[in-house]
Amino acid sequence: MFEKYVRLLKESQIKITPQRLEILKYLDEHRTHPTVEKIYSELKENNPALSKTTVYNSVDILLNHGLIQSITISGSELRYDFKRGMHHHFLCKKCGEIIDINVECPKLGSMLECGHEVVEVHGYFKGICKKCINKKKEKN
Amino acid sequence: MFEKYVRLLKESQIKITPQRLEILKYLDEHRTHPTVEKIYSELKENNPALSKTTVYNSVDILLNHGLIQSITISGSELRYDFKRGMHHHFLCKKCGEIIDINVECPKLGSMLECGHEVVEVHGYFKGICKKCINKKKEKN
DNA sequence: AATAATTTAGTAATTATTACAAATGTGGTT
DNA sequence: AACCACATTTGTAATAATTACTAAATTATT
Repeated sequence: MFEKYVRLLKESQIKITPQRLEILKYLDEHRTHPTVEKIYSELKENNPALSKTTVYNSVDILLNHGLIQSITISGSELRYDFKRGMHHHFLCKKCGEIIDINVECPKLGSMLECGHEVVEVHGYFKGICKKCINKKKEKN
Repeated sequence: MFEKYVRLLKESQIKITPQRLEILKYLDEHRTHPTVEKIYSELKENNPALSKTTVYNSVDILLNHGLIQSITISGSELRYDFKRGMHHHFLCKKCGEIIDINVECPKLGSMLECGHEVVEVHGYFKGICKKCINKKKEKN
């Protein structure tokens, strides 16, 4: 059930707690780029004692050890995403959904040679998503 | 002095007010990606009556008309940037500075053909900037 | 099982942003 | 130039997201 996450935490030398396991598992199984609020309210259902502070603390430590990444696309709040291969994000301004975009930029290498030490790369696109475009068409 | 900004506001059919002119001018002349707080405290020096709400309102309307863009790279607060050719941003995790990165991704066109209607494109890089790397070297 | 250090929960404090209403300023008209 | 309808500015209050802090509980180790 949790072996995968126990292993990930051990590899990163992070102390194992049920809360961290649940949060990491939640992010792995829900690639919806949730906010702290969302993670908190979802996990609180099975663990009513859960504290929001714990969610903040946990995502912080998972983030610092590179097990998850933070997404700043929406401006008003941070969102989190289980770390896997590089991908970008599209924010629909109509429905608010954040959709994964899988592309690789061939120029990326040269971008990285700017003299700065680049650790993170984020591509954010914004506009109207496919679904919302189709909804609009149906109405007409 | 303000002709350029008067023209820009007129073209966008935004009502001209001294506050909007000052804010637009400030963003044009200070490409430092300032926060609302920064814009407010800087402009308050010459206009003590300035209200922070006005800065929020003004950047909102300038944003909605495409005269400026918002940057969500730092997560905790929105930053603003006078609109010009496309460029990306690098956030130094040490000194917090946000540096412009001028690159064009040749794959961008194909990225845009994902079925979604793409309106905005943002590239965010994070790491340690040139200056901070050199500072570290000097210490050793 | 005992221990030392870390983490959790819960509340309070802080920061960024939005909501609101009265006072003022804008652009167009006479 | 004065008038007017409407939009904007101020200033304060409210909300939302995050951080600070401390006692109680839990973790990994002895």
